[in-house]
Amino acid sequence: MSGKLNATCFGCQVRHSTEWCALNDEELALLDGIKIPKAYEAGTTLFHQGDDCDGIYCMSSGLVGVRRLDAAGNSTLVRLCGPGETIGYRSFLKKSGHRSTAEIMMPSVVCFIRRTTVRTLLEQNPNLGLRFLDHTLKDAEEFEDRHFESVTFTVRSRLLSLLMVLYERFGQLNENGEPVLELPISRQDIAALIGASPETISRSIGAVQDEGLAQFRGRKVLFHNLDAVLQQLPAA
Amino acid sequence: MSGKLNATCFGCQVRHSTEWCALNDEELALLDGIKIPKAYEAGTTLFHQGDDCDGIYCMSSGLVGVRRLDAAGNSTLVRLCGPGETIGYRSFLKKSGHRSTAEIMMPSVVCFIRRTTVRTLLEQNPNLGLRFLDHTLKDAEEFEDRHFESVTFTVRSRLLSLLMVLYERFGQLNENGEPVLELPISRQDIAALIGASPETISRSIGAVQDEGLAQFRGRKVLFHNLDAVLQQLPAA
DNA sequence: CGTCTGGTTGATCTAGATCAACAGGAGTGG
DNA sequence: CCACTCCTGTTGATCTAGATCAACCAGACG
Repeated sequence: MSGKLNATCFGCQVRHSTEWCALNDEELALLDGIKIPKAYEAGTTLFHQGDDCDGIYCMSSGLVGVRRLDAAGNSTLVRLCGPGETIGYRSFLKKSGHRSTAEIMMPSVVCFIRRTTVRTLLEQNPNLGLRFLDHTLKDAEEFEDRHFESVTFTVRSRLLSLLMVLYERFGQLNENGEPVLELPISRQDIAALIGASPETISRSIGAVQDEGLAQFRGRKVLFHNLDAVLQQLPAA
Repeated sequence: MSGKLNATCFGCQVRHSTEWCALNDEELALLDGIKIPKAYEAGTTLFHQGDDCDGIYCMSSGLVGVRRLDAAGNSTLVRLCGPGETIGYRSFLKKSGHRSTAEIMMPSVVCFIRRTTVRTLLEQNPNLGLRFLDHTLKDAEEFEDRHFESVTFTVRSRLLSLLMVLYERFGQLNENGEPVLELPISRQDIAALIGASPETISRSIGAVQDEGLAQFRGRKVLFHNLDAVLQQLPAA
């Protein structure tokens, strides 16, 4: 229930990184009047795998995790979405049900935009469609790359790579000017995201720590040598 | 240099499964006059990874393999494209260079459509854009699924799965009415496609054979029990 | 207090990679 | 015709990353 809830799209900090930057003022006003912003607590969900897609979600702040159920029924985290990202747009475009579950990972403000609204905007402004196309292309590439990586790279590499991605989004400098990262997700989720067992992640973290690259205490990570980590990353 | 080379888009057998089915007769006539059909020998390439994207390719017949170079410089087969499939459209849409190399795997007839032509058609007919969007969405999903599979499934499962995909496209019934498949690619390529070493593939094939599911002689595969194979496939 | 959940650690197991030798064509050249 | 190399595939022996199983620990929470 933060003040952000009352903010308009015009004032939205993250708008310029979203699809909606294709809209003109008039269209933005329409969107602004009709969008449904809402604050969510951690642990709640936006939608479930299999649900009909009634519209799309646009993240203003916070973090949501996208999970998918495998055949055996265990859900695994497949991706994270932060501020400025649009969620559920592929199901919307495909006019199909959601292929995954979107779960709030930390307190978040998310705007919901009804299916009909999006459709209207799409008809009015072809540029918006192009933005969505761009986004889809990026997604396809990302999955293509990740597929490639998961066969080629070792767990350790993927772990370091994930840490860097998270650092970009959540990293800070502490009072001593050292780079620190407060992990937003559990080790189990890290394991799922990387495609490894929790035990292996635990050991892998231990190894990274032993090498002096970083220090892990609970969910706090202190990097002793960020450059060294970056150098160890595969070309990608 | 088959007769197909002179055929028009109107007579194209595979048109209905391509993006171009969105075109009306007038647009199709334009495309027909300006497209550049060509017959390729096996071993030649349509374009190389890193090349600028001058247009897109539409397969009329044959088979092309899409290969990608990893950091170490070895190229691995990442997908196969058959009749009716459009190649290189994502690089075109992204206005970026090609991310992979397209190599002719068997004698093929492929039509080339210049960038400018596609752009003109896209401007004339928004439905065409939607088709491309659809295709991209499908691609994204496919990669998403494959990523999922490659972590979850065993090499054997993936091999059987690939065999079934190939059977759908190249399978036939022999004189005894038994299902047979002439493999269009080498074992090494099978290995790359599945993400395993050639040796493992060889052994895996041996195992499948020992179980009596199929018989391999060179590139010929004789299925003794197609249903049994299908039953062993993971849910996907 | 007990109970639960998330995490760590140790012991063991296994799918698959890697290394190495070898066998069957398919040319190619004498 | 044989000898040579080159290429693809098979097979065997060995190695290893990571999974699995199991015990255990530390907070959180009733």
